Amino acid sequence: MGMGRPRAFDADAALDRAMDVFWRHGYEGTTIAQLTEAMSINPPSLYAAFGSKEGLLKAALDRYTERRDAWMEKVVGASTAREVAERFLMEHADAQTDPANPPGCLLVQGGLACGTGSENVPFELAARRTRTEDQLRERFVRAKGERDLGENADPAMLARYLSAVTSGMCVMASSGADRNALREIAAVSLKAFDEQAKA
Amino acid sequence: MGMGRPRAFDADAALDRAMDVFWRHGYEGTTIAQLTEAMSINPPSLYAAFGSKEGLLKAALDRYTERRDAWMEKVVGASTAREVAERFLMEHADAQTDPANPPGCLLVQGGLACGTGSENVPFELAARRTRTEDQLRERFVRAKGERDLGENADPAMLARYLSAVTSGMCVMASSGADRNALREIAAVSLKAFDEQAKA
DNA sequence: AGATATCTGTAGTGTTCACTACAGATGTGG
DNA sequence: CCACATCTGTAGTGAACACTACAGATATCT
Repeated sequence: MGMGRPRAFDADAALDRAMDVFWRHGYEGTTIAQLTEAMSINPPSLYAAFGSKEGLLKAALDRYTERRDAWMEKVVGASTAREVAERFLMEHADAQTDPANPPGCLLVQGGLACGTGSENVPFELAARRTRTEDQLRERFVRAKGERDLGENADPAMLARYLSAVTSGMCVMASSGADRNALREIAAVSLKAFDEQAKA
Repeated sequence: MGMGRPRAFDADAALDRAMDVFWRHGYEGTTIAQLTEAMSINPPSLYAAFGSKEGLLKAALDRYTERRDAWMEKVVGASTAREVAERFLMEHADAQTDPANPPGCLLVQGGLACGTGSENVPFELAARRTRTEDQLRERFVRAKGERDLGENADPAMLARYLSAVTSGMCVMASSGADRNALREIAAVSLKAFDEQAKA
């Protein structure tokens, strides 16, 4: 028995195109027509490969998360908690204003509030944002064990603070804030981190 | 000549209902059917009074902005820049987790990215967020003139930082962060503000 | 080469969307 | 009480939506 006609498009390249559309217009603002055009495929190919619009989003998020994990490994690989925070904040400022991507972050632009029937989308995005916060917290727990953070420093709070600031930077970036503006925010936040870290 | 049949519903009360729906589901996630049901009116009444879905959003935002302005007057009415920052951060933490409202802030939940044809919506929301930032900046400019802020303190940067943090808090609130979590973020941010303020 | 399994492109499907035509209701001004 | 202006409720409108039936194309496996 045969194995069928092979797929004529590169699924990963297509996912990158889809990611860009979701990022730019949000989940609900994106139409299948826009996706199929950006991916250069027809609807049946999209549905055969990804199941549904939401399935496509999840596949795109998986790809996004893969890259983000690789990036986070580099970030938490820094030798001190301070340097982790610095890299996290500064590289976020740069990534969110990288002209190669839409402004902001897919995990925020994708949609904080959705309509009936898509309630799962904001939840899915939130879960992936939480993942980043968890990775930071774990790194700070380790730092505390290494006496790299003060006795009274709270790893969970530090991680949550950094997560909040970068989410806020997303909002600013989506309304046109430039790289320098975000870097200034990052710099101020880093000082706050230092204060808390030595507590 | 007569003046016509009077409107049978209270427009302001209806706007409050509409505001809640937009806040909970975002602009694109909200349907006219949901709005008319929440407002307890039929589509023709909605369109006669507000012109379009986008017109209704703007009317709801005007009402939202009115309240926000009153609140901001109270905030910038504090006697010191530090107290302005403290009120701004702490009351944001409380407002965004007030069970009387949907979580977060309408100006963020409403939609950061929208589909083709609704590009104006994120723009409108961003303009109203910027307004808050402007009000803070003006207050800090005054504070600097009063030597309430250090020689090297940058009012625009301080306002932008506070604005970014509260936007980040919105994102956290929308994914279920509780009041204490937001207050902790606010407290850390306030220390950063203090550092910058005395510069 | 033939049978089979899967993909691709065309051309739709039913549903839901924002929005409205129309007729009857209800007020005001004369 | 009558003419008129505006609102209200019913019942739709065309357009856009996510999604798919189907037929032909193209690969693999025997």
